[in-house]
Amino acid sequence: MSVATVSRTLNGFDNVATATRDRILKIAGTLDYVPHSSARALSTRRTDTIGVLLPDLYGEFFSELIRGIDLAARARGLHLLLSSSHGDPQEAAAALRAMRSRVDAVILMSPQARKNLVGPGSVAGVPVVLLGSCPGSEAAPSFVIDNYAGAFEITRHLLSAGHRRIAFVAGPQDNVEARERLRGYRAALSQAAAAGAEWIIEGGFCEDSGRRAAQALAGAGLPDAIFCANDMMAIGCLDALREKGVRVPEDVALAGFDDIPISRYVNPPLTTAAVPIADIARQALECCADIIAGRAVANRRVFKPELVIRASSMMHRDTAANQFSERG
Amino acid sequence: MSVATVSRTLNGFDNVATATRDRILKIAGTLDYVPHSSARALSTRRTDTIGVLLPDLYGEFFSELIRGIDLAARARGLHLLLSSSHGDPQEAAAALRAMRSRVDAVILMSPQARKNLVGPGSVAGVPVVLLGSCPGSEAAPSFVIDNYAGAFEITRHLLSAGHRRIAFVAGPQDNVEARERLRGYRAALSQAAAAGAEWIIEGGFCEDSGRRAAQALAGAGLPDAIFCANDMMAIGCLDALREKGVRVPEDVALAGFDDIPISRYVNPPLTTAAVPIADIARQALECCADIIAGRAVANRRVFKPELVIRASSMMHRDTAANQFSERG
DNA sequence: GTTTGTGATGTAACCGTTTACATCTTCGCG
DNA sequence: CGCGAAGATGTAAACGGTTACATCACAAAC
Repeated sequence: MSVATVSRTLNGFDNVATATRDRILKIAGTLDYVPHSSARALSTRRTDTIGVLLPDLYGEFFSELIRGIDLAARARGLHLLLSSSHGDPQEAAAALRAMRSRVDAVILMSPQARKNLVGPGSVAGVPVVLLGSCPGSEAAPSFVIDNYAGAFEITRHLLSAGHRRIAFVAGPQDNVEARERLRGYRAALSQAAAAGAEWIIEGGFCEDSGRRAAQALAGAGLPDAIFCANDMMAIGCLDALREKGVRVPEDVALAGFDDIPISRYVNPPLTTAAVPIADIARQALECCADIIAGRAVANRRVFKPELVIRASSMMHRDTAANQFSERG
Repeated sequence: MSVATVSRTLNGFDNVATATRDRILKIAGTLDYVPHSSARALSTRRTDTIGVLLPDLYGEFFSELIRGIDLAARARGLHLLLSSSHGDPQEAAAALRAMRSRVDAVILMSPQARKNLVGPGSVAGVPVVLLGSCPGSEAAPSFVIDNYAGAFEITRHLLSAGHRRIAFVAGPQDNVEARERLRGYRAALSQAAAAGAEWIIEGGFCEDSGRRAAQALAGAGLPDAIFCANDMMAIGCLDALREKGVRVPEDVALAGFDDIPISRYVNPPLTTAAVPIADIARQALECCADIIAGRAVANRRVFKPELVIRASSMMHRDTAANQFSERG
């Protein structure tokens, strides 16, 4: 038998005699033979691998993202090349370059990018699908969250619960998603003719910045409600408030953003804008698969977060009622 | 210039004239040239990639694991090929086979394995480093947690806090780490001459099984303390107890295992056996790097969890005192 | 002015597949 | 019985690097 016949057999071509095929498959089985993927990739220019470039890996948000991508990749027989910690766009570009010949497409999340990372003549050299906004790279198909709408709704919810002084714990200033959430908060306030009541505290999307925000707020006279730009900060906030003896929601209401899995398990459960993280991730991977297969793909898909009201933002009288019923 | 000279330049050999080298580097720069990794891999038999095989990706435990691996891989210029959801050993073997020619080494976590996945003549065909115990694959270097000791200490801590009836919410029965934790619980009870007091509830390492355990326990008359085989179950448990109006730790003490990041942020903060997840992950990756480089590596490294006592298991009188001071 | 050694560069084989094309069988049919 | 088509198989050229070895230029030593 020649290499060509073996190759044809293993790739499922139908122009191989049944007897020959059986013999080859049997031998391949006993030898535990697996084709060398680099050689195959060199020849076919396909790696059956998708690159995943994330800004960070800390916390449940990214965990869910990866989980969603992995599930979809397994279903399609694709491998995943993971790389993270690409805070600045420079690093993201370098990582993209390094991935170029190792993957068939890349899922990129780079909310801090400024220069063009995709498109012709760019650094990618391979199809890119964007997860979230990526300033400067509007050319690629993207799966974005409507951060503005989500933040707007959360803020409106807090306002309609009777809270007037609503503090906003912002995300990193160079992060476009964080800026959009801030914009949504502001818009809701100004619509409620409460624009003057803006109360913004800097944060960094991690638990610790939530803690610090809460400590600052507790020292400066509490607002009616605190809206953190993501759930991790809200969880840090909640913890610091508990330490200070401030009750949520009785003394101050609290809301986050993302609806990471843990948010329903904290005490009190967290009101938040739910983002279908794993589902978006799955769709992004499937988009990659479509591009590789040469199928047409949607240019941009926007996901509107869903307002999830839990105990952390309950109106004071509701909460009081609950307290009585629990105690009675 | 010939391909050989270019290759030598790009690989940093010193037998290239300075003038030639500069010219090549300049041209490579303007062309944004990156060597084709498959071609290089085919020739050198190195991929500069480490495979990571995990049983699952859900929750902060795996998130931390991946984060630790990624950090170390970046530091060493290695890529990461990620694959998960290999519950049964069959699947893990298939994934291992598929990775064979794509990676230089594999970090494998397969607590449910039974057959030999590593060593000569096995399915791997590539060096394997084990994360946690992997029944049947004792030949490979491994980084294991002393689950027995951790569970023993947690149980002893609960006993010494005055709790007699301690329920244990177990992990999956086919998971060797979970079985070791159960064994530690039992040993501590029997050492305290409380062997008859064994109270075991089945669980599955996820939040939901923690919830169900709590519901079952609340219905059946509460124990003094609940020890969950991991933090995720403890968090689910905590949430269900709160719903039932059961106070922790006043009505029942609670402890988990792992010390995932979120555990210090739940209310009350969770007593647990701290496992340095990210650090173990880092060491596992560095072990891979050492193997690839031909350096000698330790055969087996055991990490003993550290008992972290937080409010969820405080002794009743301590808790009461805290309550007074907080309220007063 | 040869010889010899050394450093720079070029040549070509090799890594393990895929695949276009050539070849060889076999069979049906005029 | 010979011919063409179709089907099975083989041959060899890519794919894009690395690297052992050959070659070449040049300077130092004799």
